[in-house]
Amino acid sequence: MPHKHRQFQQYLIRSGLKATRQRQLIARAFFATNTHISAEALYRRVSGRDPRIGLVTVYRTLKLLKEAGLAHERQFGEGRALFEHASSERHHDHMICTDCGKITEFENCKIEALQEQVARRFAFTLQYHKLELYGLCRDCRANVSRGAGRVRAVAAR
Amino acid sequence: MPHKHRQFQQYLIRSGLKATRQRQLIARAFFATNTHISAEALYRRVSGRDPRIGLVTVYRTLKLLKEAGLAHERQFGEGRALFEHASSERHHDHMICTDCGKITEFENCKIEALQEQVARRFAFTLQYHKLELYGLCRDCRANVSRGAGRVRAVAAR
DNA sequence: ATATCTGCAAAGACTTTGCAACCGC
DNA sequence: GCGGTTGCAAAGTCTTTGCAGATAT
Repeated sequence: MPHKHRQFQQYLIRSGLKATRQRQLIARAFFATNTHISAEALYRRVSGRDPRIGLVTVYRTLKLLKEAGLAHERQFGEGRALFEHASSERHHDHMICTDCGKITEFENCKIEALQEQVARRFAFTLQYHKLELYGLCRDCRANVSRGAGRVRAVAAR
Repeated sequence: MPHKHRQFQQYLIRSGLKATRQRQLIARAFFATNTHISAEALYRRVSGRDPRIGLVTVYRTLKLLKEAGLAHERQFGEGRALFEHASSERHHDHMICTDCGKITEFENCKIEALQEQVARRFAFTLQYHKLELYGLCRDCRANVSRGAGRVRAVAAR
C-alpha cells in the first residue's frame, strides 16, 4: 500500500519536515502491519532491517503518524499503548481476548445511538467514546472447553 | 460507613494479615471518598493525619482492598489508575468530562444486551467490558457556550 | 548551508520490589 | 517472639526529552 506512505510523505513536506531513511522505514513497517502493534514490537521489526534505528525514533515517528492522521493510539488498560492504522476507516470498537491477546474490531450503530441517548440524559456533550469487550475469542474458548494444555499464544509484542 | 471497614478487617483476619494503624487509616480515608481517587491523592489525604505514612503503603493497601473485593481499579487512558468503591454496587460504566475530569457513573441494560449480542456473533465469550463516554459535562458545556474564561477545575488528584 | 534528525543517555511518571527495622497478635 | 509490615531507596516499565553529532533539502 504505497498510498498511505505517500500521504505520510506529503504530510512531512507540508510540515517542513524531512523524509529520512528511518521515518520511511518505520512508516512502511507500520503500514505493513494489519493489526494493533506496540512501539516496542514495531521497533523490533524495523531493527531487523536496520539494527541502528533507535526505539526513540520509532516513538517519534509514531507521533508524526498520529499528527498526520494516519495512526491511532489505543490504551487497552495494559501498560503500553498499541497503534493501529487510522486512514479512512470508520469508527469502531474492540474485542480483546484475555487469553491470547487477539484484538477484533467491530461496530454497532445501535450501541452508538444508545450512547448518545445516555449522554443526552445527563446533559453531556459526547466527544468520543471507548468500548472494549474482554473475554475469550473463538479459538481460546475451544481450547479451554477442550481442557487442552493452553499455550498462551502471545501475539507480537 | 463502618460497615465496609469491618468487611476489610474481617478480610485481613481471614487472610492471616494484620490490621495495622496505617491500613486502618488508609482504608478509612478510602471509604470516606465518594468519587474516584488516585493512589497519590489518597496518599495526600492520609498524609494529613499521619505524615509518616509512605505512598508505598497506600499502594499496598489499595491492592489489599482490591483483593478483599472492596475496591476496583480503573484505567481511564490517562497515566495513572483511579480507585473506586466496589462493595455491593452493580456494574456500571463511566462518563468522563474532558474539561474538568469529573466522572459520572451510569448503567444501561440495553447497551449491555447489545454487547452480548455482538459477542455472540463473533463466538466470543464475554467476561467483562469497559465503556467510557468522553465529552463535556453539563457545567463545562455551559462555560464553553458562555465563552467564559474556562478555569480547568482539576479534581482531587 | 542550515535547520531538522538521530541515537544515546538521562529524566519523568507511575507502580512494584528488596531489605532492615518495626510492630501486631 | 514470630511473622507480617513499614518506609526508604532502588528497580522496573513505558514514554519523553536534552544534546552533540549526523543528515536531508
